[in-house]
Amino acid sequence: MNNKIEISTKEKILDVALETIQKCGFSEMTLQNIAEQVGIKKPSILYHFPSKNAIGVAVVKRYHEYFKNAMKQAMADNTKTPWEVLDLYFTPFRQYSKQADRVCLCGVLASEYESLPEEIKNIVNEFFQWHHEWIETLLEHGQKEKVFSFLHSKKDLAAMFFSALQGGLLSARVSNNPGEIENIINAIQNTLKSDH
Amino acid sequence: MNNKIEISTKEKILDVALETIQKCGFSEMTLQNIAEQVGIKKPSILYHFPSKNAIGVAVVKRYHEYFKNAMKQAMADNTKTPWEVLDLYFTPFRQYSKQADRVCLCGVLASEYESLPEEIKNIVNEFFQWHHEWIETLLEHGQKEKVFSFLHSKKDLAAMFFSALQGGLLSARVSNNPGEIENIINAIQNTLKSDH
DNA sequence: TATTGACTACCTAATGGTAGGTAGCTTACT
DNA sequence: AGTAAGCTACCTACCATTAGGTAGTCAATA
Repeated sequence: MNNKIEISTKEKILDVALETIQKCGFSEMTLQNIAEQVGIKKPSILYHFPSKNAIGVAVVKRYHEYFKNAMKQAMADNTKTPWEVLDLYFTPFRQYSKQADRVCLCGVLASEYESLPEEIKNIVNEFFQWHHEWIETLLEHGQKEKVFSFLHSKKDLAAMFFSALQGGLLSARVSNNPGEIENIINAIQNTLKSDH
Repeated sequence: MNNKIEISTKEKILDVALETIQKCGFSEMTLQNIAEQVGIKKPSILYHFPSKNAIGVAVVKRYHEYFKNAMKQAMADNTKTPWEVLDLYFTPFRQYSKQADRVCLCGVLASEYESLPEEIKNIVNEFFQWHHEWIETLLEHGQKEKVFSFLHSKKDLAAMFFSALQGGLLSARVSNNPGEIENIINAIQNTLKSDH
C-alpha cells in the first residue's frame, strides 16, 4: 500500500506554474524553469500540455474554479454567518500574503494583460467579474440579515474591497510586510460596521 | 526659429518604455520594440542607456519624481482644500484609467517583483512607502481642519485607499471599463464623509 | 505488444549586448 | 578663415544565450 498522496506530473506542472506566475508573472514563466522544478526535462512538459499558453489557461481555470467551489460551499452552509463567510473569503489572500512573495494569480495577469493570449484574458476577465458579483451578493445577503451595515452602494463597495485586496497583496510583498493585508481586512470589516 | 518642442531621443525612449511597461510589464519590454517605436535601431538605444535595466531604473525614478513634485506643489498651495488636494492626487489614476490599457507603473512592477533587478525593487518599494505616508499625511491634515471625518485608523485607511486605486486600475483594464476607477474614488470620498 | 511518460538532439526566432564604423556638427588652433 | 580633432547620435553586422517547440527514441508497465 502506498500511503503517500501521489501527485501527478500534470498537477505538479500546474503547481509550479502557478507559483512562478504568482511570483514573477506569466512572461517570466518558462518551460525550462518548470521542468527543473518538477524534475523532468523540458520537452516532457509538452507531453502533458500542448503549449506554454495551454499551461497558462489550465492554471487560471483551476485557480478560478478553486475560488468558486470554496465560496459555493461556504454559501451553502447555512450555519455560517455573513461575517464567517467573509472571513473565509479572506483566507486565500491571507495565505498568499503570509508566503510574502506570492500575490493573487489574476492580479499578476491583470498587470500584464495587454500581452496575454486572448484565451487567458477571457478567464481573467471572468475571474474579476465573478469576484465583484460575489462580494456584491454577500453584501446584499449580510444587509438583509442586518449583520452588515454600510452607507455606500454595494457596487462601489464591492469594487473597492476586491481592488483593495488585490492591491494589498502587491503592497504587502513590496513592503515585505505580510501583515499589511490585515490592515486592509480591518478597514473592510470596519466599513461594514458603520452604524455607530 | 523652431516652434516645435524638441523631445530628446532619451526622453522618447523613456516615454515608450513607460508605456510598454504599463501595458505589458517590464519583462515584455524589449530593446527592439522600443527602438521601433522611437524610430531608431536597437543598438542606438544602448548609446543612450547602458542597459535594459538602466532604462527601467530611469523610468521608475522619473515616474516617482513626477508624483512627488506634483503633490509637493499641491500641498504647498494653501488655497487648496484637502478635498481639492485629494482630487489632484486622483488625476493620474483617472488619466491612466481613461486610456484603458495603462495601469500604474509601480503596480505592474509590484506584480513581477520577484524577477526585478534589485535596484528597481528598491525604487518601487520607496514608491509604495511614499504613497502610504503621503495619504496618511493628507488624512491627518484634513482631519485637523475638520474637513475629513472617518472612523478607522489613518494607517489602515491609507493602505486601503492606495491598494484600492492600484487594484482599481487593474480591474478597470481587465473589465474594459475605464469608469470603474470612479467607483473606487467615490467609495474613498464617501469613507471620508462618515459623519452622518 | 501497445501505451505511457520520459528522454536526447535539434530547430528557428528573438533576446540583451558588443564591435566597429560613419556622417555631421562643434570647437580649437594656426 | 581654414582645417584638424573630437564629439554626438546614429548605423550594420555580429555574438552568445535562451525561448517555445518538434522529431524521433527508449524503457517500463499494463
